[in-house]
Amino acid sequence: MRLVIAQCTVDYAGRLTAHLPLAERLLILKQDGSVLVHSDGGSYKPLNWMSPPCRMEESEPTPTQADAGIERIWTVRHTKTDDTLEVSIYRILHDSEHDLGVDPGLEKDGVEAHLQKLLAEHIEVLGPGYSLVRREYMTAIGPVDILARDAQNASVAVEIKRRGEIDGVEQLTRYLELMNRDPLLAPVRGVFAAQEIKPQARTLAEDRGIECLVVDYDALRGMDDPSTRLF
Amino acid sequence: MRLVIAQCTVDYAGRLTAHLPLAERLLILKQDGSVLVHSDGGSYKPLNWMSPPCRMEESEPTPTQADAGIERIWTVRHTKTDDTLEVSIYRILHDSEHDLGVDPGLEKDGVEAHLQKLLAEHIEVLGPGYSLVRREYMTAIGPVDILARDAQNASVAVEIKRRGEIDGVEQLTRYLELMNRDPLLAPVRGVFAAQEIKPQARTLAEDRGIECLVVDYDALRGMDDPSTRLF
DNA sequence: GCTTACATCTCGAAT
DNA sequence: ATTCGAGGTGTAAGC
Repeated sequence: MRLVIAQCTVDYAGRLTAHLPLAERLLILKQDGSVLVHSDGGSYKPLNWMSPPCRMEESEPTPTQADAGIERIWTVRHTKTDDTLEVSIYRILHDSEHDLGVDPGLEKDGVEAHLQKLLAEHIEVLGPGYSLVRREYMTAIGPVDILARDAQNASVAVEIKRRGEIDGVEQLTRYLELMNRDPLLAPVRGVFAAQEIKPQARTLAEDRGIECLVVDYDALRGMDDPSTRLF
Repeated sequence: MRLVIAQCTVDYAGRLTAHLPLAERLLILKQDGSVLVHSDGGSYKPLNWMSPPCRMEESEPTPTQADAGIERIWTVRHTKTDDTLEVSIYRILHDSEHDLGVDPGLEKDGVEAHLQKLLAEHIEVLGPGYSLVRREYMTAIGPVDILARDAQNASVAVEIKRRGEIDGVEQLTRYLELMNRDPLLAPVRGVFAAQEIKPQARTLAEDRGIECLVVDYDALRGMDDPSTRLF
């Protein structure tokens, strides 16, 4: 990894064209050829970048460019598409090389899959007398997160999101429409479950007769079998 | 901006929990308090990070941590949520500070807004005899990208995407449903326009009687008034 | 300030 | 390889 702090302009041409005016920025050149252009603010997204697979070529400026104060040109070309990133360097303020080795990678926990598993294990939070039919119930247009039956033995399709937004309601609506054509299942009610449900999504869901359920991840986790807990 | 190359482990706790095992990584500390943890590969997304607004505190390790080889601890806390990023530093290989100043920001061209403008200016690509009613035609649930009339003076609602996917078809469907209740507009046909239309989106659109139109950004740009062109 | 929709989205899993 | 859904999405525009 090479770290360069430089006064530069940047031009990108590919899926769109973009330009960065002259300023001091951090340029990161990774082992795989990728380049990141960062400013001293914003979030984790670089101002501009080139994703691998790509290759960087360093070249001397033309006389015209040199007259404009450009010291050198970096041309980064994507290997498969013809995306190009051109960095015109006016002044280098820092330049260092570091050998980091391969990273062992990130270990995650707590995303939608876990929420689905927890809700399936504690299907009673949907209401008294509910029973689980199965998780990832397959339909022609994709798997429904959870299929259950209520106390009256009627089918209930549950769509689970971390954040409940409008597209989740649309998804559940498509499933319900399809499942309600199946005489073995119909009538199927819908439950839209999420840790947080946006007002627009709630309105759309209730307008379509879909029940909204806000689930508490920590509370569900607390209902785990005591034998699996630490204390 | 502070750049640190260090042997470290990282733990994040917030909307999910995540852990990075011991390895050498680049740590970027920006002026606004945000922290980025990068490996020497992958794309522009850091392995782990903390977005602003947040604050970093450097502290000494506990005796137990010191025995494990930890030199110091960085605790980064989000100001609004209780998200926490903890970096345990075992060895610092590089540490430098740089004053970059505020970045003037990125100038873009070629995104959806531009595509919409171009299509509105060349509404004839929809078919002979088409005329533009207006861009961003407002409805109760949001603006339709383009409202036009065909050769028979019937209303046509156009939804434009750079990449046409299923949620774009859903969006247009909601607009059409609403607009077709308006006797001044009905009947309204739908056109789903994009530089690229995914097969699933095309299937869904055509199933709902929505016409799919693949638009060529460069060709539209080439149809510009000759006076604005270079040659 | 909050909500909505776009993004050079990125990333991973399933097909 | 392609497609599809999720994201600690980020980000800018609209209200």
